[in-house]
Amino acid sequence: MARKKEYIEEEVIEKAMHLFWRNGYSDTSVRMLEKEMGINQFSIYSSFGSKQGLFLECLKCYKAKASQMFIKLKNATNGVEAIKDFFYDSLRISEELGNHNGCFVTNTYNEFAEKEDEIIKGQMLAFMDQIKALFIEKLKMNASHKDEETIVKQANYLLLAKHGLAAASRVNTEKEINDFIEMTFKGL
Amino acid sequence: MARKKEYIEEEVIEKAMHLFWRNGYSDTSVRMLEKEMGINQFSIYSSFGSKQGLFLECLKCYKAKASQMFIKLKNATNGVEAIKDFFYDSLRISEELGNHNGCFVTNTYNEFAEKEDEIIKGQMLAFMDQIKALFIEKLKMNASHKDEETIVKQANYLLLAKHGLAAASRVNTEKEINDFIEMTFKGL
DNA sequence: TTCATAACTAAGCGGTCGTTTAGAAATTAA
DNA sequence: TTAATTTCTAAACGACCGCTTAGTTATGAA
Repeated sequence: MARKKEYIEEEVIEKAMHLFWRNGYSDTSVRMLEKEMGINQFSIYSSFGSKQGLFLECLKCYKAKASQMFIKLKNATNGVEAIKDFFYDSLRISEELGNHNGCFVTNTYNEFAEKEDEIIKGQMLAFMDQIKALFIEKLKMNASHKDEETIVKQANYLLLAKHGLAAASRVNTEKEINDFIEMTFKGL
Repeated sequence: MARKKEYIEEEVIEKAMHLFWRNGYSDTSVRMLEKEMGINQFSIYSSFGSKQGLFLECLKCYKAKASQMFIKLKNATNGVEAIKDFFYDSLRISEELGNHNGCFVTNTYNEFAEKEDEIIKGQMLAFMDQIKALFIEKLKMNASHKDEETIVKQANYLLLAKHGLAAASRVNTEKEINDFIEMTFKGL
């Protein structure tokens, strides 16, 4: 009854994600996206509504890519060690996606911190809360002697350390990154 | 022989710095700067040459504001404890400047990580190297038993932790921030 | 084969970007 | 007071921004 789309949405979203990941939101124009995605501006707007709408789909895509990592952490039974593995996994996912610009979520979190886009900021906070909750869950495993306050403290510490790790992965050497992770978990 | 400037450069640079600090480089337009600084676009360009030129002056200004912090760390004799004080001082300087958007240098570092502006990127790396060298100097003080490699490891760890701290100071509570610093220095 | 439907191309919308220019206003040595 | 010099205001430059529209092309049920 009507013409077919000449592109697969999942595919072009992934291409857009890489461009956003590399340049950030503000410094990625719809013209750049058009070229990278290989489709016309009209198609972008008819499929995703707006630049922000496309970006939200990219965040969803990233979340899906990262979900295996989350599931692995969720199912792990070895507490703190599982969180450390999660740190290493988060580095690996960037490499696998052929991207060397840190963590997409952390970058987005930083870029939007002072902007007025409450939708994207909400997504970021939800993402962070999710990770923090998982950290708390794992920390409780090998910590029968620790009180709740200590555990929350440690979870926060790990969350912020992961922020430092995300920044590090953009510039530092593999050795420096690994050393940082080892140092982070030494005291736990 | 000629007309006088109706503004003091140091004053308008400080105003510009606050705006850049709040919004980042890309999301701060020359029109916004014009309003914030209280001078015309022509004056901005005749005093600073370009938006980038003005931004570099803002970085200089920030550096000057932070120099007291650096001098204090440089002159301290209590090693690791001095670095911890430096962490707390770095939070205080943001508060004193009435700014609640983390560390200007860290934000700039993040924003320019994947851009092609080698001048500003160079400034950032120099800044980071300077801090790292100071950390190494202080770590050596109470560490006659530590080898060089361990010290460099610890300095890197602290540099990246400071990155996490900068992100934290944009969102987290004062208690969470203090807890993070204490956790960071626990293992040293 | 017809024809309603949806996706395509490409031009263009008003607005903002960083930067420049033309000309009026102020300064001060001569 | 004149005249050279510099800063001021305000308008405008071409380029790009996110987004829309007009018109063509492909699809497939009737």
